[in-house]
Amino acid sequence: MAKILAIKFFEEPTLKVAKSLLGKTLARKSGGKLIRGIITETEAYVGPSDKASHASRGITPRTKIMFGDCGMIYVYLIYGMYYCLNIVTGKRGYPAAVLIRGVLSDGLNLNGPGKITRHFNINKNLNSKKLCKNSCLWIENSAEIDPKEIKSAPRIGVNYAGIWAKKAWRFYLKQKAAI
DNA sequence: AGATTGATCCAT
DNA sequence: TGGATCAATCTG
Repeated sequence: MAKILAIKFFEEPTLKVAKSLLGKTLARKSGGKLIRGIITETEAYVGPSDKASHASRGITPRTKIMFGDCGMIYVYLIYGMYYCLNIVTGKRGYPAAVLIRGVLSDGLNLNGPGKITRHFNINKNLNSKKLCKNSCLWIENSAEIDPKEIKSAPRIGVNYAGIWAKKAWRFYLKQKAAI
């Protein structure tokens, strides 16, 4: 029986959470169906001065969720077309989140945030909800990942962020992620 | 390589 | 109130 990750899991430092999430099972109940997938790629957005993070501009109606409690779901629309799924990490008042960027589900390699949210039926209704069964979106513990399987790379699409663009805060599984 | 799309933020 | 910006994806 798979075990649901405790909220405590997301209290850890964001970079650690981003790595730990690899190999875990993302579960979604939607329309009476249960969808599951293995997380293969994540990105970390850490702290108030991370220029690549929405939170670098301070608290706004959109970003305040990142300043809130860990284990919250942060969903936002990007380029007017695609939703991105993030999990808030760290302590209340410290803006940080992990972007879920790659998932293996139903034999599909969902290598992009927009593909994941489409396949999992994730939309803004889930924004600011807690990661748990009640919200119909949660993460289960599954096989431990050998740290040697984890690769890191610069984050995607943040060239504008200066020195922050160079941080290797994207993590993915060597075998499974095929980008 | 280009088009698409709309919420959000900041400067007026 | 308006314009610039954006953590993406698809098509050809």
